[in-house]
Amino acid sequence: MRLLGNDKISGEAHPDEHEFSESGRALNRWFDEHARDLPWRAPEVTPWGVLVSEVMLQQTQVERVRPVWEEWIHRWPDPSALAEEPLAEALRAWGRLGYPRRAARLHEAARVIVREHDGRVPDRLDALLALPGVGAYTARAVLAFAFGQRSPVVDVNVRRVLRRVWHGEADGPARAADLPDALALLPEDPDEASKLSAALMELGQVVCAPESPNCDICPINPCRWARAGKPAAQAPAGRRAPRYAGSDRQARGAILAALRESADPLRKAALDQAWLINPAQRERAIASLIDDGLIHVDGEERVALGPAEQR
DNA sequence: TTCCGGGGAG
DNA sequence: CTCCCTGGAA
Repeated sequence: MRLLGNDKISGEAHPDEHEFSESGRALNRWFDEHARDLPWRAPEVTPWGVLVSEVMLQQTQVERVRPVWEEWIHRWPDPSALAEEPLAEALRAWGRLGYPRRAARLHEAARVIVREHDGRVPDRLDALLALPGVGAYTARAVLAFAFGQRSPVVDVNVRRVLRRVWHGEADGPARAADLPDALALLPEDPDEASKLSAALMELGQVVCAPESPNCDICPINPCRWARAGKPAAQAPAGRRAPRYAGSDRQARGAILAALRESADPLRKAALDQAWLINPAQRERAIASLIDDGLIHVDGEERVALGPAEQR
């Protein structure tokens, strides 16, 4: 049952197919019992609901996404509903999720879906990848979680699980082989395969954490990584992440927040109060927000949410 | 490679 | 304080 701990495969570069199906089944059984009750996993959720959840979850924790997703889906239950809305409304509803360009891309994606796909989220990889804001991860996640396809889904969590459980090594930078590795791991049956994709993510989030993983409750313990002594990942050499406090990003966030909370466009003098720390930085932030199409200056020299031309 | 938010855990 | 989180695009 715990074939990843089986001695007969130790030393091989890759586990054989038999081991795969066994550990995969164990993982799916674990998922059946322990999967978190997330709203976008409910059976009645549409592919649109899944797409919205995946975009919101990019670099954003589950518990922060949950309430915003609920509001979006209630308000815009299908792509055409969002497509008919001005971007400003989508930005307001985005709230403090962060990376507001995601809201703009999702809004544009809704319009592309209406225009080119008859209002339905496409179920083909190339068509999904062509949507704004949809990359290699999100496209395959939609195929797996919205359409139940056998689709390799590799985010940072799955990558870590693959490195540890599959290769018996520490996590490391993304490799070209990650996607083929993930695909090889999936069983042929689409239902089991898509479930395993979700289970791998769940395991990485809840159990196989970057630091201090909870191996005691892991359904495939001991895995190769555990037997290898749980080697630690190398610290990403290079310089540390820039501070957020006082950054241009924080300035953008403050300006956008002021506009979200105002029913009407704001004069520049009013916006000054949104970021008093550094006027030059404030102007830089405003310019970059305009450049991103998230705000514009209207005919009365006031700053407003959304792009200059609405529809 | 770098930029892009924001919150929360440690 | 630092680090991490279901990435995407230029």
